[in-house]
Amino acid sequence: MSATILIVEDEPAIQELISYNLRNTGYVVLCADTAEEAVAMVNDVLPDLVLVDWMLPNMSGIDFVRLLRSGQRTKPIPIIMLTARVDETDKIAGLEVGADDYMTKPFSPRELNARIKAVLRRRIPEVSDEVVDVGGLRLDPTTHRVTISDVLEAAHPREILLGPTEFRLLHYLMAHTERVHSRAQLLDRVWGDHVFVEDRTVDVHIRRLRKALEATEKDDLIQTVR
Amino acid sequence: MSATILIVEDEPAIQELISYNLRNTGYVVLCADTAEEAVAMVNDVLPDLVLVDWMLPNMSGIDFVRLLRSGQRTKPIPIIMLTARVDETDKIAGLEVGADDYMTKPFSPRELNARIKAVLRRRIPEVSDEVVDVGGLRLDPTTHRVTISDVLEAAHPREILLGPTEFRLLHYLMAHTERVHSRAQLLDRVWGDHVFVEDRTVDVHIRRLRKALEATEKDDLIQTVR
DNA sequence: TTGCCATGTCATAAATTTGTAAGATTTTTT
DNA sequence: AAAAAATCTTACAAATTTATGACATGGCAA
Repeated sequence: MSATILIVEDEPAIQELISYNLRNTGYVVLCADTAEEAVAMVNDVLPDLVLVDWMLPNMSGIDFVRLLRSGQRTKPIPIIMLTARVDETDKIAGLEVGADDYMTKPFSPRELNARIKAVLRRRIPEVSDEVVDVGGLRLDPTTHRVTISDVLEAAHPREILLGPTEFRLLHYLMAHTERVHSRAQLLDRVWGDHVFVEDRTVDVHIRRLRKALEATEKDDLIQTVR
Repeated sequence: MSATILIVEDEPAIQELISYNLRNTGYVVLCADTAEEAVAMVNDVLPDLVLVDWMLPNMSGIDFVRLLRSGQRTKPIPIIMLTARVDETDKIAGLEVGADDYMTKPFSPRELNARIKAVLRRRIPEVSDEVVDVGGLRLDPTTHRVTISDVLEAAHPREILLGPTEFRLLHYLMAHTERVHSRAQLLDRVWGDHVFVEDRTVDVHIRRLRKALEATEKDDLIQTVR
């Protein structure tokens, strides 16, 4: 749960203040005095959020933001800009290059926390909400429901209850039909990249999924390929 | 529920005319003379709807719309564009960048009101003042009351007492039934933007809401989806 | 100021989900 | 046909998530 936050700020006092505060809140904090240094750090470890001062020696904060936004890998990182200025045009420029939020100094730690939390919160959801329908089985991400969509059943769409993981698994499989997925692939795509679980765990979840679908006679939609 | 509407219009006469009218109708109105100013305001308070003039000094209305649409936070805000032109291509351009509706000057206050209402109803049902009725539970935003609307109970409509937050929460849920809302989503939509509260706080309020509804046996209308 | 109400937070209880191990079964190889 | 390899099942304890009650704080009115 502890997100990594990169602070790019040349004034040591402010840097210290912010980092102390964030560490206290439970974040992992990285600090850079210059944009150049920050670039190097980002190259190494991808932070979950970046706080950038507007005014920096050499490369300005805004250039740094532009750089982050142009990179495939760094594009989605949420950014909050910090500035002493209260100039309106700056504010706009900041948001225009792609900062997610903007704070003028001085600010309270409390407010900073609030904005960080809000920004992190909003960044996460990026799932498609489209209904998937395969062979009479329908999955709706919005209502989070799985039902039978056969004509005969249409009047009384039976609902199939699944646990969170089974739901994600089914969603993934339904979004990628007609192909074989290795256990490793499924772990990567459904469980997430850096998880440490046994391969065999996939079997069990597939089993649970099939079991849930048994009642609907749709369990043959999932097949094993050796 | 009195929605907040932001007017971005450089001609003082028109701005005045519109704002007078909307205030009269019961909306909370914010005004900006330029897109730049508007950006600053949006950054501060998230309006429920934005009226933008096409022709603005410096940043054009269309750029402003594009900016709003590109921001995670401002993306869902409904937008109505105002213009003196009647050019079809403009209309298309306006809708293309993401405006929800489009009005050519001069327009009658009556028509403006109608469109605003329509757009609000379509995009954010919970801010329109319409009575919501779900599964025998009725919520009236104007009288700020929640009652049972079952036939049997009709004679003695029992009233359910709720705190302000519970009321807003229930209103939101009733306006968006049949879908799952994450804690983060609820915080954004019910508590408002830029608030700093724990995710878990939502749990507590849901609990209070359910408790209040228990007496009416309608508490099963709110379900948990893991 | 005092008292009350609404709210947010925390600690703890309750409920659900998930990963694993171990044995049963099926498929493939030898 | 037997052995080997892979998959399926089931049971269960650990881990995670949600529900609940209690408490502290802050605003507001009496």
